[in-house]
Order: sequence, then C-alpha cells, then structure tokens
Amino acid sequence: MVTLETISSIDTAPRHPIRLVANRTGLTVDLIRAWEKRYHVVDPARSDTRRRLYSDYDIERLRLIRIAKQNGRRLVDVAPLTLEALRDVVSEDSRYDSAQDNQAEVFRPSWSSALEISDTHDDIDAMLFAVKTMDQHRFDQLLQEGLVKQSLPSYLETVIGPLLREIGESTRLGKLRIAHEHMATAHLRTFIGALRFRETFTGSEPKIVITTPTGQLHELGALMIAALVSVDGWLPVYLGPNTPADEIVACALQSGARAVSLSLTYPADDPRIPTELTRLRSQLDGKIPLFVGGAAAAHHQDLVNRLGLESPPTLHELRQSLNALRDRRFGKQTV
Amino acid sequence: MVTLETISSIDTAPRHPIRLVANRTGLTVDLIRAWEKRYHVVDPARSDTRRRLYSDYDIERLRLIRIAKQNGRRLVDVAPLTLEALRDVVSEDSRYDSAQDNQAEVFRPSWSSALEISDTHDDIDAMLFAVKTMDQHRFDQLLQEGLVKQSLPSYLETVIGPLLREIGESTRLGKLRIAHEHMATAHLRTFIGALRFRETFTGSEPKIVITTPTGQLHELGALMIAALVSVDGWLPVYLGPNTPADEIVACALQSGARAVSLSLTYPADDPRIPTELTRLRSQLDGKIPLFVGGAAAAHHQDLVNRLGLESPPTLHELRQSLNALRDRRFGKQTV
DNA sequence: ATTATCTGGACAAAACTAGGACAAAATTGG
DNA sequence: CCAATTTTGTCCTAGTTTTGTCCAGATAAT
Repeated sequence: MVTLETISSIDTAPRHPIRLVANRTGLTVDLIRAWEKRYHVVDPARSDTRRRLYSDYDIERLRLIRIAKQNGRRLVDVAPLTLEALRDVVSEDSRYDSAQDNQAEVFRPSWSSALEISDTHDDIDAMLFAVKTMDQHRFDQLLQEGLVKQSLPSYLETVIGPLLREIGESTRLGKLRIAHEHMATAHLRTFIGALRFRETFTGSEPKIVITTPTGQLHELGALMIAALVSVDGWLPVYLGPNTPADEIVACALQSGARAVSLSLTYPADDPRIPTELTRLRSQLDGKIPLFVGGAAAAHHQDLVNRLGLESPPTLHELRQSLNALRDRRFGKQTV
Repeated sequence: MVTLETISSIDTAPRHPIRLVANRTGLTVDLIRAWEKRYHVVDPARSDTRRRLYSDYDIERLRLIRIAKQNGRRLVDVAPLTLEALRDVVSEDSRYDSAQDNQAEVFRPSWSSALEISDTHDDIDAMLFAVKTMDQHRFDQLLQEGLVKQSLPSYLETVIGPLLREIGESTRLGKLRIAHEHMATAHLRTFIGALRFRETFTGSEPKIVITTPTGQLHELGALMIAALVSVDGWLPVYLGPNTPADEIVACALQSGARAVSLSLTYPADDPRIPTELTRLRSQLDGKIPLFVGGAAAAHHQDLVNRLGLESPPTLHELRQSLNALRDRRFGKQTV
C-alpha cells in the first residue's frame, strides 16, 4: 500500500543537540534560540547541564514553521499552533498556492546517535533529511553550498560519494521510498552533469570516453568521473549509461580518445560484463588504456587482472593514474 | 477558535498577512496597497500594530479582479463590484475569450513567424552535425545559443522536440551510431535538466509531479515538461524515469502536488502501462488530475478516455490546461 | 586547551505603513 | 494618426514593527 508512515509515530524523546537541529532544518542556531526566547516556538527539554535537547517532534515543528514563513506567514501567527494545526496551515497554503514543500513524514535517524562529529557528516545528514522530506529546494541548496566549501574532487569523494551510498542503502532497507531515491537521483544527475561545464576547455585537452557497459543503468558514478577528470585537464566524452562495447570502441576511435573509463555499480554479477569487457579490451588493443571502477568492480577482480585493465580502488588513485597518463604522452616530466 | 481550518465556505475572518496575499494572488505588495488606496478594492482589518490582515474573502476578490484585469477590464469598473458580480464578469469574459491563457501570449510573441522556422531548421541541422562529428563543445554551444533566440517554451517545442525525433529516427535508420545518440542524450539530459533552475521559485508555486511509469526508460520528454511548466509558475517535482505507480502516488501525497504528469515514449505497447495507469488513477482518486503525454500516449487512447485522464496532444495544449488548473484555485461554485 | 552552548541584550536588516511622485500604458479627443 | 488626459504600476522617503544576527562573559563538553 501507499500509506505514509503514521503521524503518531513521531518520537518525542529529547535527544538532539541544537546544532543537529540547525543542520536539518536549515535554520541557524541563533535563530532557533531567538524564536524560543520571543515566542516559545519550541520548548526543548534540557540536559542536567541546561543544554537544549530537541525531539523529532520539535524538529518537525521547526521545519514546518520555516515553510510557513516562506509562504508569507508571520512568526507571531504560527508560533502558538500545535503540530497538527501547523500541518493544516502549511497544507492549506500549499493547496491553494503551494509551498516549498509540505506534508511531513517522520525521520527516524537510526544511524545518527553519536556520529555528528565531522562537518561532512553533518552535510550528508542534512541532505538525507532534505531528501526524506522531499525538500527539493533545500537539497539543491545544500548541494550547491557544499561545493563551495572545498574543491570539486574532494567534494565528490567525501560528500557526493558517501551520500550516494547512504541513499542507496537507505532505500534498500526501506528507510527511504523509491520515490525519494528517484528525486534525489534526478537532482544529483543534473547537478553533477552541470559540474563539467565549470571548466573552460581549450580544445587541446586529451579526451577520455566515460560510460557504463551494457546492463549497467546507474550513471551517477560515471558522471562523477566525468566531472572529476575535467578538473584535471581532460575532456570527457560522456556517453551516459548502458553503452554496448562496439559503440564504446567506435566512439573512442572517432573522437581520438586517449583513455576509456567504465563505471560498474549494479548488478555486480551481470553475465554480460565479462563478455563486454573482453570484447572492449581486444578491440581497443593495447593502445587505449581501459579503466574500470565502481562498487561492482571488485567482483571482477580476476577478469580485470587477466585482461590487464586498470582498476584504481579510489577516485584519488584514478586521478593520479590519469594525470600520469596525460603527462606521459605530453612528455612532461614527473618526479 | 475556528481560525485556520475551514475552507469549505469562504471565510471572512481576517488572518492573512499581506505577503501571503501577494503570494496567493500573484499581485505585488505595492499593488495591493495601491488598489486599496485608490479604490478601496479591499478594506482589510488591522492588527493592533496597524498591519493589514486579509480574509479569504478578500483574497478571492483580489484574485478575481486580477483575472478580470487580464481579460481587459479596467480597475475602475471592477473595483466596486461584489464578489458575486465579479464571478459573473470573470466567467462571462472567459466564455467569450477563448484565449484566456494570457500567459502563453507573453511567451509566444507574434513577431516570431516565418523567418524563424527556417532558422530553427538550420539550427537543428547544425546540432545534428555536431552530434555526428562528436563535437560535444559545439553541441553545447548550439543548444545554449538557440535558447537565447527565443522563449524557452517555443524553443522546446520548435527545436529540442524536433531534434529529439531526428536523433531517434536517424539512430533507428543507422545514420547515427548508438554512441552518438548516447552522447547527445547525455548532453541534452544535463542541458534540459538545468533549465529548470533558470526560474526563481518563490515557494508559492503549486507543485506537479513529473515522471515516466515503470518500463519507460526515456526521460527526456518528462524533463522537457518539467522545464516547460517551471516557466508557467509551477514547481516541478521531477522523479526521473521508471517510477512505479505506488511511488508516484506516495510522492504526490507527500509533496502535496496539485497535478501529476506522465510521459510515455517507448515501448508503446508495454503491458505494464495499462496496469500502472489504472492503479494510479484509482489511488489518486479524483482529487489530483493525471496528465499523459508523449509519442506512445496515442496507443493508449482508449484507456486514457476510459480512465478519464487528461491527454493534451501538444505541449502547448498541456500548458493551457495546466494554466487553467493553476488559476482555478477555488472549486467551481455553481450559480 | 579548544570548541560548543548558554543567557541576556544590543544592533541591523527586512518588512510593513503612509503619503506622494513619476512614468508607462491605455483611453479619449481632435 | 497624433496629442492630451486618465489610469495604472512602480518606486521613493521616512517612520514603525518585526525579525535575524552578533557580542560578551560564563559554563560545559571533548
């Protein structure tokens, strides 16, 4: 059935520090306190040392109030409302003119008990929360903000990659709906896809064909690689997912690519993978190196070794290999 | 207190701040005040600090007056009318005015005529050539340049749509390789996906869930629709391709969407389509209209009629239907 | 030892109000 | 058709309220 989780299952146990609440709601710590001071918007429990401890119920309230404010409500008017009344107001505003986002659902953070240490973990948590609550605008905002905090490569490695794994995992465990995953994927697809165009190309960059082989429909890994290598002075020829070996070869030859990179994610045991890889290897001959990566690459370690493909275990090492390859051909000296 | 609940009958209780009224009516704050100053179009109550507080009745009046103005009425004439008289005027105007879809006119300037048609054909040729020669950079450049020549809706309709058909056709006939199609698709996917973000969202737009049903893997049509409706004041909730009916329903409910739009392309005879559409229709009930479009929609005409789905044959008509739906906020009150 | 949170208050930015100015657009008159 | 007039949307100033941010000194957590 399609029924959403019941509202009554909201947890009122106080346990979240103010910082986490700020991360999830997109409000600042100061603002949450100011609202409490002025209108008693929420009235969190306190630890024995007077630290505020918020419940999921409180977080949901704050989230709804943020939305109500965006709809033009005044804080004075919405502050005293109960959670149910808040839902009604937000939902009414959304029905007749609609809002940022709307209806709520419980978020039960199973894995965030004591882990809010690192900055990136907070970011990912906030992103997951935005996905769970279908807050598209906030999700885009978080993606964008996260990028300015660090370089593109480290961002991809420390935030986007883990985020993808979390979303996949949560969906598999039923903590996220497929619809949530789809929405997140669509946004990430556009976001990462657009990253390629941050770089300016001179036309003299070596080209690299990037795609996934037949049967592999998940393209986000490949897209990440495309964005990544464009930073390092490659021109990605991105073919999207599910490309037959013959087509990859044709493309590599026509475009004069210097390398080919494949991303393997799911399913890991697709019988077409060995066939396609072997075919690719033989047709590309030894002239064009073939890189293989992704979560499912490990399942084919033997094959990769036998065919002599490159399979750097991390994005970082992939970059290094590619940089070496790029410089080698140019005759530039490393070391 | 009956404050924020009943919407069945129009409430005269004053409770909405001016910003919310502006959001709902699409008028500016300044304009609402100016109308009050000059003609006492509405006469809102005041809070104890002289802030204006509007009732649902006021909002409905303002909304009708805006429509009356768009239909060519002068403010002087409609300002003193009662709500009932306003309804009569508006419904009479829209009866005689077949082009009640004023928005479309803005984006479809009359000066875009014969000259552009040949132009767009040249553009499409150039794009096809860029695809054939795997000249990604040129392809992106052409996509970008084409957009500034005309409005987004007409661009999608006259250039991107035909281009997609050309590419599909050419690939089927063997004039283009699959690799070419893949590359073009990947670039178009990112390009169209990013178009959504050209619009600035105020948070007051009604939402529309856009996706393709299970088995339909081609998402570009759906993506075009997402870009299209975002210029008309909708907030697309884009789920990408291949979404099961249950998930679509869950998403529509959770996000409070006012409409759902599906794109059917290939395969046209997938047996899952009737099942999924039927399921969708029954679970969405009559409350959320379901739009169906795309090349394969014609194959299911019977089903569409039987289920009472909306299936506008062109993008233009889809826009008109959606615009009408967007502006029809209050249920049609008989008499 | 450094970082996070607490309280209370100060301050600044944003939003609203009132009244009026101004120019674009529409209408009227010649 | 042009010119004068009216209508209408936008913008400005100045004063008020509401709201967001910041600071200082103290306590707690890591």
